[in-house]
Amino acid sequence: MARRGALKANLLVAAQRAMAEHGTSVRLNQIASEAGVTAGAVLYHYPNMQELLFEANQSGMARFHDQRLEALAGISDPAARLIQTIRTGVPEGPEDPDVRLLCALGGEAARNNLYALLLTSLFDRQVSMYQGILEMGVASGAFVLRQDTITIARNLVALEDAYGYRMMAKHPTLGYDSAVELIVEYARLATGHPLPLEK
Amino acid sequence: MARRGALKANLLVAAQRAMAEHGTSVRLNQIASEAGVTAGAVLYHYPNMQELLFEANQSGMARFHDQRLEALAGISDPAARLIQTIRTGVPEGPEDPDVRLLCALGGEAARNNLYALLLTSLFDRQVSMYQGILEMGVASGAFVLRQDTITIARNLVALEDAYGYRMMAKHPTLGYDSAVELIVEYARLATGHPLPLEK
DNA sequence: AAATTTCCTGAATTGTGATTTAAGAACTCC
DNA sequence: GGAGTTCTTAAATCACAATTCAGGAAATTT
Repeated sequence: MARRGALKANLLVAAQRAMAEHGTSVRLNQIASEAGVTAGAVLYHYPNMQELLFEANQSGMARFHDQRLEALAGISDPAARLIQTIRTGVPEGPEDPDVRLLCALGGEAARNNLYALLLTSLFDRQVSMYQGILEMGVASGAFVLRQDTITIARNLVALEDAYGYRMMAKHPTLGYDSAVELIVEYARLATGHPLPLEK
Repeated sequence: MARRGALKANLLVAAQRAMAEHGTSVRLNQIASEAGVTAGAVLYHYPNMQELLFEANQSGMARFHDQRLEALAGISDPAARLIQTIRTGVPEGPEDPDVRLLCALGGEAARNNLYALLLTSLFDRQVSMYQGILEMGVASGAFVLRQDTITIARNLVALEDAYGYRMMAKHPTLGYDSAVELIVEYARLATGHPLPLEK
C-alpha cells in the first residue's frame, strides 16, 4: 500500500482519464481499472460515483485554466500574450485529454445543472482572461480595438471551444495550426495588430 | 394500428426527441415511450438500437440544415441573407431540440467515428452555405471582405456552434439576442457591411 | 511488535436495460 | 370476410454494472 490517502488523490486524475476516454457514461470499473484498483476501493473513498465525477471534472477544468495562466507567466508583450493564449486554447490533437473532457461535458450540461455551472464558470473565467490581455494591449497602445473587449473576448473563447470540438471529431482539414490561424485572423481584425505567428 | 410502416417513420423523430432529452445514453425504453409503443416494437423495426440512433441523428442534422436553407428562400439581398442565416444558426433557447441533439453528439464524436463524420459533414455544409452568401455579397458589391471567404465562413459556423453550447448550458447573460449580436459583430467586421439588426 | 486504524479485495446482492420469443392483434389483399 | 402477412405486446432471458459487505492486508500508533 502507498501512503495513506494516496489513492483518493489519484482517483481524481484516474476519473479524468477514464472520462476523457469513455465519455460521460464512463463505468465505475473503468475508473477503478485506470487507477489500478477494484471498484470497491473507489467506492470506499467516494461512496457515490457522481460526486467523484463532479470533483474530477471540476479539478480538470481548474487545471486546464491554470495551465493557460501559467503559460503566460514570462510574457509581457500584449500581442505575444494574446497569441500564446490562443495557442493554449486549442487542443494539440484529437487525443488531447483536457479538451476531450470538456467536450464530453458539453452535451451533458444541457441536462445537468452542476455541469452547466462548471462550464459556464470556465467560459466566463476565460473571457476575463482575454479581456485582461486586450485591455493591457489598449493601454500600451499595441491594440486598437474595433469592438468591445467583452465582444472580442467572448468571440475568442467561443472560437476556441468550437474548433476544439471540430478537432475532437477529427476534421480532415482543421488541425492545430489551421485552428490557431483561424482564431488569430479574427484577433487581428478585432485588435488591429498584425499578430505575427512565425515561431 | 395506423398505416403500415407508420411506426418506422415515427421512430426517427421519437429517437431524436428522446436523445435530445436524455443525451447519448438514451434508453431503448425512453425511445419506445416517446413513440408510444413498447421496446419490442422498436426492436422489430431496428433490431439493433445503434442503427436507429445513427439514422435518427443523420436525419435530425439533415432537417436542421434544410430548415436553414428554406429560411433563405425568399431573401435575395446578401446582407439580409447573412443575417437570416446567423439567426437560424443560434438555438432559440436552452430547450431547442435540434441544437440539443447536436450538442449531445459533440462529445460522442471524439470516440465514435460515425458521429464524427456526421458532424464534420454538417460543419462543412454550413461553411459552404456561408461561403455562397459571402461570394454573392462580394459579387453584388455589398460586402468588402477583410478575410478569405473560407476563413469568415468557418469562423461564423464555429461561433454559432460555440454559442449553441453556451445556451444549452443556460449561460445567464448569453441569450438568443446576445449570441446573434456577437456573431453579427464579427460578420460586420469581416464583411465591412453594417448588417443592421433592427427587426 | 502489538494494537489500532485505515484501506482494499472478492464474492454476493440488487437493479437495470437490451434482446428474444411465443402469442395475439391489426392490417392488406383477394 | 377470410387467408395471409405484418406488426405489437408481455413475459422471460441474458448481460452488465453499481453497491454492499465480511474478511484480510497494509499502514500508523503506542
